[in-house]
Amino acid sequence: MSEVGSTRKRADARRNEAALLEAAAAAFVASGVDVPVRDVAARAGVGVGTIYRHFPTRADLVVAVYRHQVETCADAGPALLAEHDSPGEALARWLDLFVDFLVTKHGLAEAIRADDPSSSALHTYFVDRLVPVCGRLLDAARDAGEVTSEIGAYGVLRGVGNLCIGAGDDPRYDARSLVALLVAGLRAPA
Amino acid sequence: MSEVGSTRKRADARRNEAALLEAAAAAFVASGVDVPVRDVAARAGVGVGTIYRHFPTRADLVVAVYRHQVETCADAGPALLAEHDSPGEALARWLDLFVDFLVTKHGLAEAIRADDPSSSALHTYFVDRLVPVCGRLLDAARDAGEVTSEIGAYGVLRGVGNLCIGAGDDPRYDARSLVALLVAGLRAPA
DNA sequence: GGACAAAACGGAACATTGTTCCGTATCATC
DNA sequence: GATGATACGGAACAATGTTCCGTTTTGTCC
Repeated sequence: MSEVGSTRKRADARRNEAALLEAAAAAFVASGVDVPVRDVAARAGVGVGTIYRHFPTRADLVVAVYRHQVETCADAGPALLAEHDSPGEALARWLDLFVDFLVTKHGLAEAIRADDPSSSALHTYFVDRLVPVCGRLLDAARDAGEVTSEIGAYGVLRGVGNLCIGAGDDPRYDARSLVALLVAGLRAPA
Repeated sequence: MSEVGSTRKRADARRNEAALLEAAAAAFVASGVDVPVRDVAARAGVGVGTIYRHFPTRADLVVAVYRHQVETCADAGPALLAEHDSPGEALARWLDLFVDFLVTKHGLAEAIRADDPSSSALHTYFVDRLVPVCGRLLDAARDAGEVTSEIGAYGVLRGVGNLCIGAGDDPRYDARSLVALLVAGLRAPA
């Protein structure tokens, strides 16, 4: 039965998983990442049990929906470093990408916070995938003398992520401006 | 019956309100600001209904518990401005006070976010009380040429507040360092 | 094509938490 | 001490993440 590689799931299971990912993506756009699980299930035309069989936790569903975009963001790091003479500039651009990603996903910045135990899978995924990338950019900028702060990649990423919380809910709050200030602080002479 | 001013509540009501404030303060220290209302009620030896009669919403209880410290912080603004030659320095010190306040109150930074409709009373109180203070410091720093960014007081306050989210839960994350970078960015030359 | 076991499904049910409701107890006044 | 107003306690409700289990679907083997 031509089960290629690890593809030996039942047909309905594969179908439902795809439907769920699509429904979740749509629901996240329409109602934010914190849309109730029941709503996603209804949208996909499945029961909640089916969601939990495919994604053990709400956070795992979120990871699955955004995995591709996170990978794209991660891959952009080395590319930016290569195409910019100034590593500090590359870092700034990369953080802009990260911010763009977060502020356009209603509620995602809130969800990746470390302190919420229910979304630890989400937090872990973001950290594991992006901290190394940020670290390489930060190190390069430091080697070039463009950053003197001792702060680590985790701190920078988490700080930028935190600044994106609530962006889009409040016209008085512009996360991009604040991240720009933070980056200015990073690049400022000691 | 010598009802002085607005003091015409029943004796047990006054007693319970005081007990609740004390219990809530203790519970917030022990379990964070997001401790369940039931736990606070149990600690105070009252039913949940009693909490809701005194504080219409969870957020109102939090406001009541921290009102005094918020006032102290607000009052420190003009004082710092008076005792420092550099308004930029006064602003930096005042933001340090704000950060110290937030990071020592487990979960408070999360709770004052704007996007959570359930805590809008909390958000509103912080904003109403502190944004004007921050605005005066920021304006003074701008007049002295120490800040060139166009950012508003609300943005600064909210940004700093956001940076404090999750501080204390994670030894890898140091909110103070990030706020220092943000302030450095504010004070950096255009 | 039909029988059978494994896999997957649906949704009721459970736990947690903020909030509301109302019958009961307490207090202040006469 | 009676009485009406005030306040209380906690059961009950709504929302939401998660678990459980009886039922259905699928793939395989004869």
